[in-house]
Amino acid sequence: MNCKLKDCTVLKNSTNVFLDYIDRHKYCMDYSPNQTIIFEGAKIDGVYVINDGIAKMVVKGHRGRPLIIRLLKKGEIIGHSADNKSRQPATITAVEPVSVCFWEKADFEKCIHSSKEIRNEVMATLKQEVKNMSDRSMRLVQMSVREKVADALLMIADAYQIKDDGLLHRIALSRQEISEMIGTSKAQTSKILQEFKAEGLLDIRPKTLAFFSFAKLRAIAG
Amino acid sequence: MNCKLKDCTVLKNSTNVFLDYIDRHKYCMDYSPNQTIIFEGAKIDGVYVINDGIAKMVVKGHRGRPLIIRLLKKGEIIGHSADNKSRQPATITAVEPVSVCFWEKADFEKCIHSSKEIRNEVMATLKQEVKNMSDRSMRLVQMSVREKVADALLMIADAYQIKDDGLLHRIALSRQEISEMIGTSKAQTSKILQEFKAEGLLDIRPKTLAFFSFAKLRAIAG
DNA sequence: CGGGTTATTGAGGGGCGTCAACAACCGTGG
DNA sequence: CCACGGTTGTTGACGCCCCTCAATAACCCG
Repeated sequence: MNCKLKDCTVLKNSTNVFLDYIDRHKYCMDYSPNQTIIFEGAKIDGVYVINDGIAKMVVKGHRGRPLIIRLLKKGEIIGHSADNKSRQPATITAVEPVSVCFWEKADFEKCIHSSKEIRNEVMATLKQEVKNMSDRSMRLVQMSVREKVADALLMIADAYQIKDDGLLHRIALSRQEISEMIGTSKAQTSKILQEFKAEGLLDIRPKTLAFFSFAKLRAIAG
Repeated sequence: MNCKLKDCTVLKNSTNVFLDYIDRHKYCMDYSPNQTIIFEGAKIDGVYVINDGIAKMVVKGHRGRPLIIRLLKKGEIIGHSADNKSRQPATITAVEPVSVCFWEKADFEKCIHSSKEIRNEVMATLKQEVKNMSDRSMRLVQMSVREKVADALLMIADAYQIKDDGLLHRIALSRQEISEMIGTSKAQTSKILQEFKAEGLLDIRPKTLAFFSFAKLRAIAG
């Protein structure tokens, strides 16, 4: 597997010296849909960067129900943690076939400590992710299910890099999983998706999705 | 106003040298209920620590509706930010009479940079807060309104340091504000509070609150 | 005591959770 | 190529939860 290091979000501003060092110490791995890359509660052994594909970040939510808090796409970093004591806060599972780059903890920390540039980049990324996540979940608290489905669809479009040009895309993400992004049932999600289809916002069939108007979806999501 | 520095969460592990330094550079201020301490979007001018009282942290949520994301009690730090560019992410307003300690940005940063101890403490506090907030808001996504009211009550009990011993406490927090903690209407909140009262979980009247069983409330909140 | 704010309560209706039956789709093996 | 069971998606029925509105009641302040 050929990792495109420069595509990794955290490394896009790094100098070649560090890219070279990192390059020599990485491992690459592939995961099929439904395979789990990281288990919630596991010891943190290193850092993963998604090289290609889509993964979901799942936590145990209210009364143990699964809750998908993010979709991860190419370039996103996972498995990091500023302190050494904590454990993986979420399960990461492939949705579409995923290839990742992996660095052992020791190597990654060597980079962190040797380059202020990388350290700042990583910290900024962390903070941005946390802010995005809490902004989103805050907003969800006040939204109707219909609004939340629209919101989830925009997240999906972003993760899959789908434009609102009506082009059909294959996605393995199920109704059940969309429901787990917004805390509702798959039946409810299905009904609302059909509404959106009837309103001409999108085309959706099993494993296939196309968008016609992000503007209207955004208006619904608020 | 006499600030009890050692009560501040972020400083509880600091050495006396820094406590002294900080002590000489602080200002103290008082706020009445409904007075705003920090405005969302304002420039970050320094750091505040709640010395006494209760404040609410409010953001503009979905379609501009107010959303109370946290209650702040004695010892909590606000107004900080790791980078200098960002602005206040939330409005802080007193609910009960509040007294705060304030340090100008320059002084606070001097401390941050001179003491690894304080820096780590501040970073750890930040991370913990962020984790608590996102955990909570994640859980809210999957909860019914009844469950969310129970959850909010437990937060209120924590902020006001109320035990479930049936003792009455005066609280200025309104039904409207409780509703804004969980994204519902004040009418709905009122009805559910009356349910809880009928079930013997608590006693609630305008501006007065007592708890009888956290265990049962926690069972409802999940 | 009076006027403004806050809390309670009811009625009505729509959103949405739940269940269940059915349909469509999948990969596998005959 | 078809058969077939398992998974996933769709749809309807039903009922409860909860949103909204509005009227009334309780409370607070000066």
